[in-house]
Amino acid sequence: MIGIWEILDFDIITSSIIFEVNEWEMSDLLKKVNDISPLSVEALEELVKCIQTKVYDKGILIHTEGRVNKQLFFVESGLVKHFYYHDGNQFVLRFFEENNFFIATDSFFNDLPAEYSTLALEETVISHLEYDDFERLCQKYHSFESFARKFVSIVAYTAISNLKGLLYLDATERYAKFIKEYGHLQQRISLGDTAGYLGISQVQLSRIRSKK
Amino acid sequence: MIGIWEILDFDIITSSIIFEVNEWEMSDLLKKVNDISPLSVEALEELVKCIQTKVYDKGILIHTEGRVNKQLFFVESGLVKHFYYHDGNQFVLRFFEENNFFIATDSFFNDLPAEYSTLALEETVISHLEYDDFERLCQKYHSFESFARKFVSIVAYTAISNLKGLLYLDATERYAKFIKEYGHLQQRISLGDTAGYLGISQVQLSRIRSKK
DNA sequence: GAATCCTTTTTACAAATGTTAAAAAGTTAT
DNA sequence: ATAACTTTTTAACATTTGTAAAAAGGATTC
Repeated sequence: MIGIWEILDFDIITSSIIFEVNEWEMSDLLKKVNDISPLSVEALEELVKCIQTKVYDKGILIHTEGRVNKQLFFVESGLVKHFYYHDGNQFVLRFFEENNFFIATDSFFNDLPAEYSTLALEETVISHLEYDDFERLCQKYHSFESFARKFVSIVAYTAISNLKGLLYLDATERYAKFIKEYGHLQQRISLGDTAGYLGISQVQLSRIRSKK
Repeated sequence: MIGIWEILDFDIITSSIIFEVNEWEMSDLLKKVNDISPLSVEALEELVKCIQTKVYDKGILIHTEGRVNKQLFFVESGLVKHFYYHDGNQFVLRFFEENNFFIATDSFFNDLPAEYSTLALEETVISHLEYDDFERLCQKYHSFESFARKFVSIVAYTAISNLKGLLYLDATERYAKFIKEYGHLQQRISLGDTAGYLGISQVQLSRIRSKK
């Protein structure tokens, strides 16, 4: 994974390392983009130049609730969660493991302060593309605009799919759904975070687990 | 509203009337499109030619769960709900009143059978654009592709915003949020549908209402 | 106006979930 | 290995919500 990157610089603020992709080899990010919607060679080459990569230690915030963040993120390796607080309780919107894109939805689309934070649950390597580059690529390359629309469609589709589960499933059913969808991550996600994702208390989740 | 449309044909299957927009006057739909992202004159003119409009009586399904529907709908007047059944209970995903777009998300984006139905809660006038036209307009006109991406962004943003509410709010808080967001529709939405939207029983909603 | 149908409220009881606190189990650091 | 710390489980009790059934209220039809 790290092999195709070359260390370039240190970002002191987040204590993380910045890499630059080698242009002669296709990264996981580019493969994923191509998978969603194939890019022209020109678009691909220009995209590569815009991508920056950092390493985030476990427990480090990638972006923060209340602040505008207009970056398209891609998890190269590791695991992150979208979360926020309400009445002192932490709620988890989603997890993103390696090979997934994520954004601060409100910020990326509407220039609004992010409604949730994103935190690295493990040491996590994340590439990102600035919105201005994203927008420029959209306008310059038809194939990239196509990718953009499909990417956003996936975001919308996933959100609505999750919405349905929350509406009609009880906690036990939601847990079963969680195991089905995130089963491969079960060992990497704490009980507290799982409860936060399910929208129930840690105690209730413990009860559900022991019932089986 | 009806003044700018001209009766053209009868669609026997849905017992509804088909109209065609007059090209010399801008409909609410076009105003809304322009509001989301301004179109070029050419795109606007071609879009107009693709739009068809129907009247749905109260209680009529606009599209049905389990069937693929690849149309972009716009509510000219009236009110509809997205809903589906789970264990015999009806759940409501969202309401759309006049001047709003809606789609069967799974179908429109992924060619999958719709995961919910849409029903007219009142006599409702709906315009629609076929996906193939939508796609063609995207590829032909940059301004339309821009609109498409922004439209999808709004869908994604709204879905995630709703998701948050369902995760952390209890029924009483959700009802307060409902009143805030859909207050102007309160008289037009039944208690049963409101309960279905909040994900609680009709009885519980009645209790919450009487508590005040 | 009576009858009918549909919606909303109320009642009583059962089940699910939250809260708080303590105990148990597992991790990490020294 | 021990101590300190974190995560998970268990217990007891309060609150919320669901279910089923009946009552009340509104609207529509004849």
